[in-house]
Amino acid sequence: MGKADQNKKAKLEKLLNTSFDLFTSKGLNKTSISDIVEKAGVAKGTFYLYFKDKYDIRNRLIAHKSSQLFTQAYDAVCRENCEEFEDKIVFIMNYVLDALAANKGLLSFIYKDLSWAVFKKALTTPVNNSDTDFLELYYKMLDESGHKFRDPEVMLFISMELVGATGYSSIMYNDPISLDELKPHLAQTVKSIIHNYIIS
Amino acid sequence: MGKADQNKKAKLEKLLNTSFDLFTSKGLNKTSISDIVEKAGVAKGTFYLYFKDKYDIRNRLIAHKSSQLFTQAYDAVCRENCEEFEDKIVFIMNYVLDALAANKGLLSFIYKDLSWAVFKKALTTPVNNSDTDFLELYYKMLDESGHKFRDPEVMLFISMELVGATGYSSIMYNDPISLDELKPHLAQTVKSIIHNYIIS
Amino acid sequence: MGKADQNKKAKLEKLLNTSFDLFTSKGLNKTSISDIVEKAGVAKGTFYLYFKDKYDIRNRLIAHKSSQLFTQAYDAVCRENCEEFEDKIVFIMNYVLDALAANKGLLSFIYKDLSWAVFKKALTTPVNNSDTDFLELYYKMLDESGHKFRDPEVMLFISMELVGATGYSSIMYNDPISLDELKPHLAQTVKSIIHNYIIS
Amino acid sequence: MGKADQNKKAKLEKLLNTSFDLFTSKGLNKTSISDIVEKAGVAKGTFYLYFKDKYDIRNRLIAHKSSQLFTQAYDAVCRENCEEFEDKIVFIMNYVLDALAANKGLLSFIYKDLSWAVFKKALTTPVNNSDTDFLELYYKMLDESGHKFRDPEVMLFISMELVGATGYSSIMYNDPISLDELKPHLAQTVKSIIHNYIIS
DNA sequence: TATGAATGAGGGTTCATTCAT
DNA sequence: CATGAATGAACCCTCATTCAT
Repeated sequence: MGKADQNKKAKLEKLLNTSFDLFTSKGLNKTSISDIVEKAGVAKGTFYLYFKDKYDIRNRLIAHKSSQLFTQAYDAVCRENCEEFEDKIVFIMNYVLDALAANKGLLSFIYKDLSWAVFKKALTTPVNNSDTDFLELYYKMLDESGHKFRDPEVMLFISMELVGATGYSSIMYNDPISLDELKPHLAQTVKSIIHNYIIS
Repeated sequence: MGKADQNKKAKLEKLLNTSFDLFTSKGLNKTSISDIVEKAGVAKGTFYLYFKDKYDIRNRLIAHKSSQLFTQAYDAVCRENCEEFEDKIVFIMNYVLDALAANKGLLSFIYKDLSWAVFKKALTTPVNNSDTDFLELYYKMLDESGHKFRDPEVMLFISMELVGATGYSSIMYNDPISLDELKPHLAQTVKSIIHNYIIS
Repeated sequence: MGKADQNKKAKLEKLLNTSFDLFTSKGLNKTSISDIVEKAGVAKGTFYLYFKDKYDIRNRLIAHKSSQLFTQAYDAVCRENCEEFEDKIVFIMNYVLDALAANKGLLSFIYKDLSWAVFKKALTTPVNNSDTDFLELYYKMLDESGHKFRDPEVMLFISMELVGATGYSSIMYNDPISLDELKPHLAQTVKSIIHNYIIS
Repeated sequence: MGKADQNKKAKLEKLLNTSFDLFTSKGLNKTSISDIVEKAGVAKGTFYLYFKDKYDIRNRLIAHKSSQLFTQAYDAVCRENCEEFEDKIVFIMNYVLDALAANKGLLSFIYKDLSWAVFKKALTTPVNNSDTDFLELYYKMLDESGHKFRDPEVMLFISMELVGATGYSSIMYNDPISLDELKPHLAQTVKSIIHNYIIS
């Protein structure tokens, strides 16, 4: 890789990191491209060499960051050595919720305008080489569970949306209950959902 | 009520109706105050006599429109004469989902930036005199169910967020499944949730 | 007329005059809206209250200025008391050419991107009340000439384009001959054209 | 010619052709250097090895294309074997008008910002070796006509500007008359002009 | 109350030109 | 010779908000 290519990659990284910082601290709407390039220390035109607009860079970041988060959660659950499938899912859920609670900026950034479509795309089409496909890991866990499931993807969809929506409210507004209060409720609900989908 | 007061009320109504039309058709971000006043046929300054800014008028509308929607759903469930509590809840859920599916503009308007906090406020502090307090109706249904429930408000919260989040994805993007496919999944899941909260 | 209306009219006038000055001195392309508003002493937004864009203000100016020029030429020819129709036309032609030679900025402003369509519109649909319809004056001169003409509008078209195009080259570049050298050539040519259209 | 030289020449040709395509289709102002180099498949910097800027390449193209057009017209008139000088001129005029009508992009490209100065330079200083000097051909036709003319260059100037200006309006806007309607008017007018310059 | 002209900061975007490779 | 990433000034335009009438 030549000097130019290195420089190019550095600029791209800088823009991505700076954008992420600003999006998670100020929010997407209040972050202007001027803000980004100023903080990144590049010229305005440079931004447009790498991204179509603000929403382009956002989508790339959402994909990357969600993938990263879920992969971390999966890695953690592997180290935990939970036996049961439902315990694994609850563990991952709690892991993700704790991570988002620790980084509210990330939460509001990932959550806003986020549809299952985008989310799934993020989790299945990793941006970086280092990113892994979370859906594959999910199917692996299903396989290892010893159970058969009907509509496993719908089960995941319902669980994720449930956790996402309630977690958002608890973390951001502590309303109607705090995250710590919410967790047992969610654990129970998610387990119920899973049971509904087991083919006995 | 004098002529001046009537005129004043008429202007307010016009602004609210016009805003709602524009928010649900063009979206909040793409609707400017200029758009609103032009379509409403009032002067720009007049807007500021009634509202602080765009977000002020939006909040009032969300409160009013959600309250209206849930009250309609409740009225419908009363006419249906469902016996079981859980059937009533499922009916209301389906009613609301159908109404939102029929008016995607309303859905995206109500849903965006909508937290449980705003939602609850909307449902419990009616704007108009005609609006009723949905939470009261909920407690009434609980009473009539013949069961005892623990944490009934959390139960409502979890159910609503679940239905809202998954419904949004299905209605707006048909992804991962259509609304009609989603409904039975939701019915079953909501029933499971309710069972979890019954004190036997 | 209230104070506000006076102010409004003054702003419009200032913008028109300033734009004309800049267009004729720097040219259309090199004049930015920023230049205009800065020199006019109004805010940028104000420009957009009165004009759609740069080309809107240009079209209004072209119409007004050409109308003005031709009306002046006509007034002058009346004071001259030429007898013959063709002498009147040659007089008007020379008058206009001299005016444009004295104001090259005006020439390049009026001439560039100017089609007969725009020109005719300018001459027949006066912007100001004070402006008169040159085409009417032309027909009046035809009437008074004592001759009958075939296709009088084509005759005007051909003559005008001829004078405009050759005059532009002579005035702006002195090439291939100076304006003073050009005039007798044009006089003779225009008279030939007129003779071609007289129905004997 | 070495391989390097061939490559160099190929790049130059590609840039000229691409520019011409873009200028005649999108117009000069809307064509950026980025557009040109992208479509030509060369690097941005390469453009500046061959041309000073957009206007440099435009001028070279105008010269080349006008020369080409007039030479073609002359070749055609030779094949026609018209006898009279004025018939030859009218033929050339019609030939050029038809060619421009068939390629409006070329017309607006050649016509805009085109002065007699540029035009004459184009016709007398051929860019390519293949290009011929149209003014020479003109004098040859004068010689062969059997007449003597005063100010033959002014005669050409006046005729060309007349045909150019009226033709532009007819071809581009069909206003005030179509090209086909215009042609007989121009033929008669041009013949009158020629007669004015014959020394009897 | 009601008006709507005026504001001007700030937004996104383009593009000719340079220069290290 | 050729590249193309980087520049950054300059552009047009929007819009929430104010305030004299």
